[in-house]
Amino acid sequence: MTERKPSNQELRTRKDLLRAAGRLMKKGCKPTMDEVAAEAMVSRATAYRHFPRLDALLVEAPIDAAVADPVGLFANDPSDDAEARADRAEASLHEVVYQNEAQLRIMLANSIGRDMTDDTLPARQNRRLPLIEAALATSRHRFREDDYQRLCAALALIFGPESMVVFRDVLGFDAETARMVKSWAVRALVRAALEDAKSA
Amino acid sequence: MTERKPSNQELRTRKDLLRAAGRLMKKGCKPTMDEVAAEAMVSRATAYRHFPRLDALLVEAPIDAAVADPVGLFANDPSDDAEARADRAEASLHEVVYQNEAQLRIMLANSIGRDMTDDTLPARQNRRLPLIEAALATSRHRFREDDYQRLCAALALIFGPESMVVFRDVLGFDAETARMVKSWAVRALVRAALEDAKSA
DNA sequence: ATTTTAATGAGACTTTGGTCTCTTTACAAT
DNA sequence: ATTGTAAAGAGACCAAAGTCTCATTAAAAT
Repeated sequence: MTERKPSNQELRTRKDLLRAAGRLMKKGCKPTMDEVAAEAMVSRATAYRHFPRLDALLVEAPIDAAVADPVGLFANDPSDDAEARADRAEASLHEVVYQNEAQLRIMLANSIGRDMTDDTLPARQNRRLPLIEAALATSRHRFREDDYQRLCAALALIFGPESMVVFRDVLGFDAETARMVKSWAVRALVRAALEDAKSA
Repeated sequence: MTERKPSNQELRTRKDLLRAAGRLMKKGCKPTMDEVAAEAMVSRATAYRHFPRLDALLVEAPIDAAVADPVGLFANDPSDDAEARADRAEASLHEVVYQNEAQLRIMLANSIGRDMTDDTLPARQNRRLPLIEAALATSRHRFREDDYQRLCAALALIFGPESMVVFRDVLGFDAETARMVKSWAVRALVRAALEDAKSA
């Protein structure tokens, strides 16, 4: 237990660095540690003290567009139409992803390319599973537990920024076309999982 | 038309560089240009002459595991069970992807993170669509054209190395679990597309 | 108010990606 | 065999990532 409560000052500069990085990444190109430090009005050495690698900074940099809040999105929606809710969740994440394409690409590239034998880097944060689970919450009782887990995993392939990369770089689709395909796929998968439950 | 036939010498050193890069990447970590040049027994300057950026070299580096050949895989299989064929195609690509995980991660990171306003880098090559189309070839007549295109796009989300990244980095799944989820999802999507055709 | 401690600032230093120039070698045509 | 041309080699050079040390400032404790 070597836990130590970080001082206010530490938290403040840490936050400043993250916000600075986010601001610079919105402009579309990978910022330099010097640039981030300058933008945060902080010495370069200090930046490295808080984030030993530039990657760590970029991965944690906040998406300042309001990220879809799983709780908020379905707060006043007691519906149990799993298909519609999952689709709506995807639509909401879709917006965030395509609004922050440049920033997310940088994040993705840095987290994918990390040396796999190196566990000093922070794991990727996972915003999509809470969202998926919130969407399926009102109808979870209709799934077998295994089917539910499998469905969540399959939906995770569709929900994140990785699908944007496939659509844009591999297929050459624009955001709207991508959204249509995803909408269809999400509904098809939810329906299939429900079918599985019935026929079991 | 400033096309110029490259000399034998050029082709030889180019090939040597690519093979050297592939050899080094199999060891799992991104090689430096010096290392590649040394491995290819070539001067660093020469390496840069053939590949102006290290990225370009790594992206083009060959996956020496036999890449799933769409034609070969279904050469002696006249079956028109779209579900089974799509699943089998995915299984085959799954093997290649997980066998070459390290190398593919480097490739992916480099192609994702490229500056989008920069078109000097080679576009991503697309191995998955031919594979998907070969799988669906014998049953293509059962789909409406729009449904077919949509299905191919949806399957492309599941087939490539991007899904490996989601499974490993986001969900923490191993290769076998990933394969099971993908198998289910692929079959569910194909089935859904066929249903759409029937109810139209 | 003074002392102690932890965070910051400043800057030297190393490695790697990438560019550039100049020289040397290999190839091909005659 | 000689000569013109294009590729390869050698090395200087710059920018950015990352590490280190030491001085300076701000916060906290007494």
